[in-house]
Amino acid sequence: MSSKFNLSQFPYLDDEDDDFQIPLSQTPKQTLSSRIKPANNPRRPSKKPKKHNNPGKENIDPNSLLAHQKAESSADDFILDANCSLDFIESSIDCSVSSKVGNEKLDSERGIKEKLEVSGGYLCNSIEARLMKSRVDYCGVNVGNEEDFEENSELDVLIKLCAEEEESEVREENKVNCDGNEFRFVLCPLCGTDISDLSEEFRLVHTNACLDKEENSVPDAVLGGDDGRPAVVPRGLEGPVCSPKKVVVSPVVKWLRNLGLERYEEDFVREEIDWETLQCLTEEDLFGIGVTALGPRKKIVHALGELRKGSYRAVEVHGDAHASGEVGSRGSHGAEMQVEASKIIGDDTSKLTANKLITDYFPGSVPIKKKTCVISREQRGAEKSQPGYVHKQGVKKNTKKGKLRDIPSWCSIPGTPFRVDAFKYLRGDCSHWFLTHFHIDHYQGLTRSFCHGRIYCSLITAKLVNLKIGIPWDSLHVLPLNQKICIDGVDVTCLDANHCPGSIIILFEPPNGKAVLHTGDFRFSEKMVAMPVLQMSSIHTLILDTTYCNAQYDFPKQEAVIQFVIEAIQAEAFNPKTLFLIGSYTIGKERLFLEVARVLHKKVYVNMAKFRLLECLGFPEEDMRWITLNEQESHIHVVPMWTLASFKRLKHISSQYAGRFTLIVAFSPTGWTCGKGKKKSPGRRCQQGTIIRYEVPYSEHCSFTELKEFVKFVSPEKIIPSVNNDGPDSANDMVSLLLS
DNA sequence: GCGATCAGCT
DNA sequence: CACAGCTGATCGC
Repeated sequence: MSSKFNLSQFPYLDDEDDDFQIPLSQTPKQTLSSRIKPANNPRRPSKKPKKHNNPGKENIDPNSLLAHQKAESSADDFILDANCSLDFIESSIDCSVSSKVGNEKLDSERGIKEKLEVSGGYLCNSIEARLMKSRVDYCGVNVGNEEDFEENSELDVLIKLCAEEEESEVREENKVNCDGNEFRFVLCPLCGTDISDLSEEFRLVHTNACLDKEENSVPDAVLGGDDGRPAVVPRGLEGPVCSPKKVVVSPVVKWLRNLGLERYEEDFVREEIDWETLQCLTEEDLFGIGVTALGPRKKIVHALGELRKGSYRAVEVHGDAHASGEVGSRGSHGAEMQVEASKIIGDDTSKLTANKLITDYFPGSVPIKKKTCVISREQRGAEKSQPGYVHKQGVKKNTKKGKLRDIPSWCSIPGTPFRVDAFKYLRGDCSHWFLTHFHIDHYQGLTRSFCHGRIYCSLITAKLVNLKIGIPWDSLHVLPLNQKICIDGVDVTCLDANHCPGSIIILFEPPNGKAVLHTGDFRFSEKMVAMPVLQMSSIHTLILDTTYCNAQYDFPKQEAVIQFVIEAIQAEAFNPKTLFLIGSYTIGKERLFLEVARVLHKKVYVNMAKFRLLECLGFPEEDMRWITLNEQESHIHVVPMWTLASFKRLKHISSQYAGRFTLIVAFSPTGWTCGKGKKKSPGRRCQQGTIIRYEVPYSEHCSFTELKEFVKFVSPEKIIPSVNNDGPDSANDMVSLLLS
């Protein structure tokens, strides 16, 4: 009997009628780049057909791209798919041109170009980038297309400036080659090479390679540079007479042909495998590229082994020549990369390290880029405050090769080698990983196979990490509360974050004297005001949970909401056959149902999984006695939040309990209840037949008012928002709002 | 078969 | 809007 009514066995899922949908792309802590560019991991080629047209290159029909480039109406279609990123383009352009006062640098042509590069950095691998670039290009080439742009608009001015340099040359070529037909010249916006004869896809390949070249000084192997070296053009795509420039077979393609594997040429070109990358490919990479047949794959692996031995020797031999500037057309950076890459692989040529990623072999991908990056961490933080900011460095490489994502500034603690809630961005250059609390969006990426050093967290979080993920205790370092400890030369103090059980805010005091307070997710409480650490310390940087950083989110205190729920239960309980459901996360919202139980002297039912979790949370016995595993014993049940999201599911639950209960009253506790147009109230009642749902603004994040109070209390020199909404709620606006 | 990861969805 | 997270598909081992 009891098992029949076990809530955990309910078929809650019923997907036929979706009440509402939230695209994953809107989750707050994702970077803009990940929103518009689905990860394209060459090791795991996506086989599943996509429902929506993501604006990533793999989902764009190359045949439709030309239409996009030519017709404004098509561009509108595109905007529907990626309006947020286009917003950013527009806004960044606006910024660059309109902020003339007090910003001479941006006034200069160089300044504008730099600004374009910012959007180029963010957009360099996106369809938008190419469209924008192409639009710039067309503007220079086809006068008739200028009507697409508002005369004398800032955008227009910008585009003209950028196109000016190449314009005369372009016009000349255009005249020669356009013989009255509708033939339209397409030049690479970066190198100016005629790419009219390439398919759309290969135009993208070419332009991308140029972008790579600009960003990373990638060797010319795939570009066809001014030195006359070959461009990568697959067989059969060599241009006709009218494009005499640099159309030769690339070394990679030649090499494939020598192996008798020309059928994979296109795959290699599509994946932009240049000579350097080729030598770093693992068998997995090859599979991802499209060499799925075992025979050819082994053949390539073997040939690569030989190639590496040869190139390592060659590089060593060339070492001196390099120093004297005789490395040939490859360029010094390319040679360095080859040395490094070869050394890495040369250490163990026989073993193709299966777990290594292509990017791991590029020394430039992480440490070198850090060195060469002119933007300091602080500047990056400031830039991040710009709407739609995405790291300029390495965006393309990282996403293209599929693995290493840029670390958002809210994950790194300035002045320390520490990362916070950054398990999505695991890499070998860090061995101190802090976890503020056990919610999926903070520990995402943390798995049993974690091997990047030590995880620092509260005792409760450590228990959960051990229980739910299986991380051994050896890797876990429990941080005491309210007690300063020293980790790797940095003083670290943890305080209760008042978010969910085990959640902490962390104060880092590095040797440079610039204290950083990372709030994780938190809700400001009066107790924090009394904490000596916060009173004494002067905080330089505040990394702030800005989930509800908008004046519309001004919900009541938790106590008021709890009181509301208690009264609502009392009011609805006139019917003895009423089942009360209270939504809860894996951890979180415990205070609500425990307080309800305590005040009403009613036990609340949780399933076994939830009970095991509660046992980890360290609640006192007097609280735990209100919990029961026997659902017959209780008419107040704790259920996952998502089961309360739709009335359809609630109806399903209702039908399961048809004999025992005639009325369902559900409480959905979330701060989003206090959204637009909804007045500050402790709850909202919705009813459909015998199902009532209360949406109550019980939040475990700060309200807007509390955020402002907290910022005033801490009065930091700098704020880095950890939740970065786009558009009008940009990080920049957030900070302004908070300081106003 | 299991763990990891991702897209899609609520 | 999107808290936090469930489900199913896919892939590697």
